[in-house]
Amino acid sequence: MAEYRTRQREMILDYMIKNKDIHVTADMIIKYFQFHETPIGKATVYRNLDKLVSDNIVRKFTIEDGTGACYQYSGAGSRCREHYHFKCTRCGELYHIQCDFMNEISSHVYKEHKFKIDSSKTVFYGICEKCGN
Amino acid sequence: MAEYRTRQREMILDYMIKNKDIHVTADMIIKYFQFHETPIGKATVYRNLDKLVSDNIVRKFTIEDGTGACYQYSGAGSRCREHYHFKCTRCGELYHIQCDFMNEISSHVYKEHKFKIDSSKTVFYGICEKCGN
DNA sequence: TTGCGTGCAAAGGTTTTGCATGGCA
DNA sequence: TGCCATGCAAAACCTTTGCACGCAA
Repeated sequence: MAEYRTRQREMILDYMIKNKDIHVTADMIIKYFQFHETPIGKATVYRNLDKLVSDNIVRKFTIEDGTGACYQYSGAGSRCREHYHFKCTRCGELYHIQCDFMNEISSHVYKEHKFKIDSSKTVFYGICEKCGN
Repeated sequence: MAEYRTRQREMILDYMIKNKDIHVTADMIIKYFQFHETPIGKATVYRNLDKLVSDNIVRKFTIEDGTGACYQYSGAGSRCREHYHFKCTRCGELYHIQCDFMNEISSHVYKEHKFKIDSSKTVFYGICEKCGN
């Protein structure tokens, strides 16, 4: 099954790359193109996101308050493969944290607990500094 | 606003305690009582779960594949307050892991990154030993 | 008796699916 | 031309809400 290169697919991927630092919802994509460029059908957005997720170019989260899924670019050029994400449950801000200690978590858990963490799917929840903790 | 003690509320709490080691969905509760005891209305299940969550007796997760929310008892008698949860994205099994190293994560992140992790809301995703990693 | 809780059905929101049409190769 | 991709609308989910009735205190 060959794969076609369509305008819509390019537009969505471009959008994901441009917004690689935030968590994007399907609705944001739909709304964006509705008002800024040529509208893209809802189904098309979902189908392309699914494909990008299967191809490991985008990863999918479901945020704690459950109001739909979030997507984020994680392909070439993104620096989000090795670090962890922290989401403030109060203000919703997403933080990207990378440090040696955090990197040790994966190896510790793998060695001692035989569990291979997929850091790209894991999000820590809590309260950030701004929101007073 | 006084709070009444109803049969349904007790049934749901009992169910949560009995199943404190797994992630339970609203639908599981509805189905269970539909077939095993007196059925409980959908809305009642959701309303009581919400209340239990506000009261910090149950916590709510949204699992990675996005098919609805999961709930888990975390009140007295549960040992899930201080440790982390690991969910295998292949078999769906939920693991409860507690060890000193993991406990250091919270204090490290708090000290160095000014983020106060809520470990009861955080779930690590990855592949477990059984599923070959 | 008071007023919170329940249950049903309807509404709301997100995501998926069916099907005819459009467009890449 | 062949076949995948798109777009629309409808369907399928999960969850919330409105409202009348039931039941705990």
